[in-house]
Amino acid sequence: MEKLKKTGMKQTPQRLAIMHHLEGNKCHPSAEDIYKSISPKFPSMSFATVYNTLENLKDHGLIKELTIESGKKRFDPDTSDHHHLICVKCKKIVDLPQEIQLQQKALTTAGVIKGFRILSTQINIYGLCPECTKTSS
Amino acid sequence: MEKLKKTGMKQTPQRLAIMHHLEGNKCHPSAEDIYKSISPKFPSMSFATVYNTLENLKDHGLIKELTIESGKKRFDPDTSDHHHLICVKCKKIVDLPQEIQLQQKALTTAGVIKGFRILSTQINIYGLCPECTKTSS
DNA sequence: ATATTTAAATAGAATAATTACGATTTTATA
DNA sequence: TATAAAATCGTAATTATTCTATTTAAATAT
Repeated sequence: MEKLKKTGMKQTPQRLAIMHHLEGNKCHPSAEDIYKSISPKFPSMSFATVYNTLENLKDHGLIKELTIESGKKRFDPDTSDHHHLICVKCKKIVDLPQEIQLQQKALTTAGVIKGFRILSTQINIYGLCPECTKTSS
Repeated sequence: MEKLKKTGMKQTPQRLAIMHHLEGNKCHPSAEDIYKSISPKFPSMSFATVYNTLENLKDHGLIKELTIESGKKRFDPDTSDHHHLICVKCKKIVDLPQEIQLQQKALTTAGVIKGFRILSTQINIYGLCPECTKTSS
């Protein structure tokens, strides 16, 4: 948990609470989710603090920002190389097994063809989760 | 162009203008981009009409909505199966060659493991475009 | 332990993108 | 040309996020 120290970030109660909430969290919460779940303990905490903290954690590589639904940022404490399944009905987001990847050849091709310096890749697979598949006739 | 008829959507001047603007457009424009480029010809056109139209076109499968930067929707008239390279510096979005795809095996695995019914896949590759690679020391 | 420095937190306003809504107008069709 | 359904307009409301000025607290040096 005290990865904060390594990054040189100050250890504040709000930050610790936010990190603690994220740690091991598989729900890919939004800023609002985080705010709601933490503000009872920190009634004075501002929304701006949540955004600031998330931005800082992201800049220091402790979390990832997901771009899954336009209109809302989501955050993932799992910084390992993995991707996501999104249920278009219930909006649930679950991790994909790590073996789901782009063909390496393809990526290289992209690099060569476009002259792009690739920094990261995000794969979103949209569909219906098992539960929603059942309930949608 | 008159794909509209097939969908049963009414042919209004605003819609035709929006469709015409999108046709063959490789810029992946946002609602605002579209509004700005069309409003000179339709000074009375409302922003709501742009959103309504884009939503309708999407529902009828004539365009795709891209989820690339959180906070802003972008639209793509190319509904074929393809993905995108995004320059994190200048925000340019370019199409990836179609051969960039997920391993089929991987997708099947996802379907089996998670019981998901897969509807669509979006791959975003983030990086620096050739120009921005040069100018960032 | 205390003072100093500096980064972080706060509140609130501002902005941006999108959605909602009721009144009016237009389109397609009979 | 009358009619009904759908689209448009203008505005208000909402949602997510960012900004700014000020206060507060953490880390560090004394």
